[in-house]
Formats: sequence, structure tokens, C-alpha cells
Amino acid sequence: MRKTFLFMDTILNKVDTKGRVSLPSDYRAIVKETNSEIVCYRSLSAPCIEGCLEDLLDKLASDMENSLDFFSQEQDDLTNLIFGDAKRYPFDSTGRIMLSEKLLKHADITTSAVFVGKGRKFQIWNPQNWEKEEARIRAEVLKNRPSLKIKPEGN
Amino acid sequence: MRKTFLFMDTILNKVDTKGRVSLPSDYRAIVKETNSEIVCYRSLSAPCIEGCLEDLLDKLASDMENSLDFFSQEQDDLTNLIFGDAKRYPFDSTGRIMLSEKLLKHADITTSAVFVGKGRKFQIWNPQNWEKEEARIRAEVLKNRPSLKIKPEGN
DNA sequence: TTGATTCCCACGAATTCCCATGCTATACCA
DNA sequence: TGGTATAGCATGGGAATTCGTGGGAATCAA
Repeated sequence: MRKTFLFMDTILNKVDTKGRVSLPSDYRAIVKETNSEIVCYRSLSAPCIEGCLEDLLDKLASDMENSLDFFSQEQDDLTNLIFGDAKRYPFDSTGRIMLSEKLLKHADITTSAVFVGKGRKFQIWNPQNWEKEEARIRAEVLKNRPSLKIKPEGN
Repeated sequence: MRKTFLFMDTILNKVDTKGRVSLPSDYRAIVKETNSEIVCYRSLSAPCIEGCLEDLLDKLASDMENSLDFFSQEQDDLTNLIFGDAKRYPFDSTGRIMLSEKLLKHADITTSAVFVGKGRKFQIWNPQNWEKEEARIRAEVLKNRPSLKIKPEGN
């Protein structure tokens, strides 16, 4: 059994006429092994769909009830929006999920979609939009590179 | 379980027509003993592939998750860039990983590749490019740090 | 009934698995 | 000390499996 669960990589899949998309097999493996479910919602900051394991939202909920000022009022509002929007997306025997009209519209996705890993979360983008977004991020990060810290403590 | 591990040495291996390369056996031993997985991504600063243990990225993901900047734009960008590019590269029963087209192209690798240890991380280079890079680094180090004591314990 | 969702089967391409071979380094023996 | 046996490793190629995808049938809701 694996001990770490990370959504990674960038994967382009087709969206068929019924609105079905294959969830990348790596992602499916994570869902199975954690015995959890995929939850998706409209990203608050970008024209894309965001997804994660239900476990993560559960953790977020716990954090909120355990420390009142852990999040600012603003962040508190944001989490409310997320919970109001989120929904489970189970995949069928061939590994596909069916995205809702609302999500597809928010991300402007029609015939194909890009899954972008974010560690504990992932995003689903319209391919063209992701291309632009990636270029923007690369330029941004290269500009202020010192903020990139990967802590190299093995143990 | 070993307490410490280091990716070391410089090892030249062939890349076959399917894109497969043998992961140096020392590296494999580390993966097995840490019960982790190899993760590779395009280096942000050089034309080479960079690799590390999944544990390292997992720690990064946890740090970000627990950070007060849970919703910050910068964190968001970074996770997209790092995890969107990274991918697990498990090795088969004969010890080989299969590098993606994207990685090979970024590092300009075709028929052979050099694994260069970097401690907690390692890099994979086109042999010719690594030769130049190594020369450059040596020159740089000698120029800037004349007092550097390199202990010659080859073994 | 109509429209939508879920389930199931099918196919091609890509990936992974597995076996075989040759090489190298280490151990072993004379 | 030198030469041989042995084990581990890198590599090649073919077979088997998985994956993404299309389409049809069955099920469900209104």
C-alpha cells in the first residue's frame, strides 16, 4: 500500500458527447487506495474545475471547527462557497466521470479537457486556457524565483 | 530501514527505442528501502530532467496544505507548476523507468542519458550537455571559492 | 414517452510485464 | 597470485495487459 497520495502530471483527455471524461488512471488509483471519492467544484480563482479527495474537504471542515481564527473571515466565506458548490463525482467501471453542465460551462470545456495535478488537489481546464495559464505561471515564477522552496530534509 | 540516503555518482545508461532507461541500481535500492517512488519533472533552471523521491514532494504538499496561505495566489501557481509537471516513474522488474516524450525533449535526450546524483535529488542529462555543464560548474566553483577544500576520498 | 444517466461490450494504441542474452564486478578456489 | 565461477546488472525484444474512447443497451426520472 502506498503511503503518499499526490495528484500529479498534466493529462489531456477527450470529453464525449455525453459529457463523460476518463479520470486519469493514476488518479483513479489514488481514489481506490484511499477508499475515498473524488469531489469537484468550480474554482474560486480561475476558469477551471477543481477536484480533490473528499477526505481533504473533511479535513478543511475539521480545521474550521477546531480553530475559529485559523481562516480569516474572507477565507471562511470562500470555504462556504466551496462546500455549497462541491459534489461527488464517482467514476464508472471504465474509469469515467460525468461532469455537470455547470462545471463544464464554468471552465468553458467542450470536446477535451486537461487534468493538471496540484498535489492534494487537481484542476480540469479547457486545453487552450491551460496553455495560456501555464505560460503565465512560468513567466511569473521565473521572475521571482526565490519564493520556490523545496525543503530538502530527507529522513 | 536505512536512516539516510543520498543519490550519488554519475552513471551513463542507454535509452532504448521505447524510451526506457535503467535506473541505477543504487537509486533503486533507495526507492525500495524508503518504500517510496521516483518522481521526475523538468528542471526549472536547466535543460535536464530532475528526479527525487515522492516523499519529498509529499512533504511539500503538506507544508502548503497547512500553510496560512491556503488560498494564496502564489501557492496556487507554484503547486500547479510543480505538481502539474511531476509524475511518478515506477521501475519494472528489470529496473527500468520509461521517460515521457516531454521530459526527453526538454533534456534533449535520445539514445543515452547520464544520471547525476545531487543528494536528495538527482538529474538526468544528455551526455554531451552534462559534459559541458560539469566543466562550467567546476570552473565556476574554482573561480568563486578558491579556499574550497575538496576531500579526495574517492573510494 | 422522452430525455438523461448508468452499465456494458468492443477495439486500437500505448504501456507494462516477462524472458533471454551478454557484460561486469565480485567472490572463490587452486 | 592468477584464473575461474557466480551473481548482479544493463539491455533487447516479444507477449500480455491496461487505458482511453466510441457506441449501444438497459435503467431511471419526470
